[in-house]
Amino acid sequence: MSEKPTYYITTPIYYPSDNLHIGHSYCSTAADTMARFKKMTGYDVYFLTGTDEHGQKIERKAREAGVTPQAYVDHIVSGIKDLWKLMDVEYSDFIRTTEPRHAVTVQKIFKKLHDQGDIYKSEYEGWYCTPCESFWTELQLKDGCCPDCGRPVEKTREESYFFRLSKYQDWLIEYIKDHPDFIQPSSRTSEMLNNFLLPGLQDLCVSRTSLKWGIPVDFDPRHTVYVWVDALSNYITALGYDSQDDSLYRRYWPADLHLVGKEIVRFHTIIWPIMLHALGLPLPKQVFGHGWLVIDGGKMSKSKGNVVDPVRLCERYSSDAVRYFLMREMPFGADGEFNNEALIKRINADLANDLGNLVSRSVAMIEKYFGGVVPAPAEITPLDQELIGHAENLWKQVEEQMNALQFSSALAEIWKLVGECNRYIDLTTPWILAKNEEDRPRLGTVLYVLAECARIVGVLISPVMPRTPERIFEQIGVTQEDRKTWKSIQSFGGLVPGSRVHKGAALFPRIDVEAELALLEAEKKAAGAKPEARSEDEEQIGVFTQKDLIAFEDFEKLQLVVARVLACEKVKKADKLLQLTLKVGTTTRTVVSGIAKYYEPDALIGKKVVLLANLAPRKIRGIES
RNA sequence: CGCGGGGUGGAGCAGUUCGGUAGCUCGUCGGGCUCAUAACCCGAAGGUCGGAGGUUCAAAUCCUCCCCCCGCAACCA
Repeated sequence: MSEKPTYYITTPIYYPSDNLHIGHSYCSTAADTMARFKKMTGYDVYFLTGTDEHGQKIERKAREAGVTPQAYVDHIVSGIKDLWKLMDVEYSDFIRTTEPRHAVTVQKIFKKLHDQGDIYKSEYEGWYCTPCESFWTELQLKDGCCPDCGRPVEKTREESYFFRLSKYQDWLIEYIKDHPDFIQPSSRTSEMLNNFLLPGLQDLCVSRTSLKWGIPVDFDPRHTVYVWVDALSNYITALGYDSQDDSLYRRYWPADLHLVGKEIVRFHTIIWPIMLHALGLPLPKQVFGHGWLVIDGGKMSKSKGNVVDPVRLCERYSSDAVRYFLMREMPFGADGEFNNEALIKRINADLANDLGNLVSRSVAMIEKYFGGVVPAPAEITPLDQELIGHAENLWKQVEEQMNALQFSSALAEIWKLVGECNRYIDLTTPWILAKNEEDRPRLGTVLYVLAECARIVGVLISPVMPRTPERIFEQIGVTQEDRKTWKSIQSFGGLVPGSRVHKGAALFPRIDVEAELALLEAEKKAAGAKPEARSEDEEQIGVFTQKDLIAFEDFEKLQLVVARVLACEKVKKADKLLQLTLKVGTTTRTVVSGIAKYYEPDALIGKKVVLLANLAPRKIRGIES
């Protein structure tokens, strides 16, 4: 038999520090949709997803939860796998970076890069937070303190290994310029070039001695492999690269598509290509950075408390409906607004009213007028032919849009046919035809055309909606598997006359918008208001650790005075900072304080506060405090 | 001038590459139909395309300047 072309697609490996949200579902749904589409159109598809399980944040989360990091991630990962099952995300493999197959290969990769001189030992200078055992860069600090715990940090040097990104910078710039499709959408190309490549790459710190939860550098075990070398390698370690059995690697690499969120395009289009190139391996054909689901114009994030739980939505509306919404609502690549109202309206309009009702009315008429048996078509009129022509050519447009990852446009094309079918019913008025015996052949033709269109639509939507097509086929009486394939919709007439239809439950019951929104709102309030902010408070109180004792002489140096707040406002582009203008005796002072999460600026005006009056001034975000 | 994206009828978006009657979905209003999930079909109202200037016979589209929003520069898809 002839070899199928291969298609290797990946999602990012998600960071299991918490349960996933709808944004992750968005990415995985897109990857799964693409994988299904490629399978249907004749490709040998390999679809990889997984989790990136190392690092400080997980180490810390586990410590707070009182479990080992491994136990912590095991728990989250099991939830993630449940989610993909719920959403019909059918991956070929799920790689976890804590698995030996990954770790061993990462060590080999690290060693190889080291042996050939692309990784070298040097010193990393940064700010160290002792309680958190974390290094931070100057930029990462918040108000000059640890961004995690808010405590002061000290400048420290640490021995580290560095990866020579700089050596390959010119090569990469050339490569990107020669391969305009490598980074998609293309706007991201200029972002990468302008922000990182053209200004010059810095060598990347790829090991830490302060990090324990990670893959040890085997030839220097004090060091742990740091983040990206570990994480990015998953795309080849999962295929068995440089292992005893590298048949998958040989079969599927280079990847056809790395699907990633726009915030990590940088790592996939700079560090990863350089790693591969240094290893002498071919580069993935394309990295596509999709946009985000935004809520009320802003980013979805835990700290804003506006994350959306995909499990709840799938339970309530079915995973097919959620998948449809995600793929239909916004053009892939751009950001799109997510809210419950849009979701429900989309389900009602497209799925319940247009598609569901079309199938329902078509099947109902076949039952009513033909005793549930699909009639054979008779003479085809120009009106029929127009619809038929549209239906049997639709796969071409859909393929084109799908291959360009324009899921939204592909679905819009399919729904044009759905709309045309509904219009066709109005134009042919089968309920009138049914009244005259001599119109019976005509009625049969109309209903056959409708049922056949429903079959075609069922096949076309199956990459996006894995479950609905089967329900449509059941209703219109498609039993043969070869009438459910992509090939079967490239000519009209696959539906076999004489098949029995089965009127079933509504494909997508119509949702009462008002009642549903009220319910979701109520649920959100009940579960919701749980503010990450408060739990952080508790955390900080809980993890209070006493600093070194100070001498009474030192205490005497502190000049504490009472001051009144004259004015107070948020500092721009800082989410923790408030700028206060204080009246101290007869003078005024400006103070910047990291308390924005706990106090509203307006609420502080007029209040009396204690001021440490002789703390040396320093500039914070350009404001002298 | 750090970089990128965006600002189009009430809402969400397309259109901008290669200037030429401003389009889609939802919502609103009116009508039709009764096969269907109070669904479906037809029609209408509603936009000086963020602002100013420029190029042009012609600008949402090209150029200049400005304003506003979002994101990135930190392990959030």
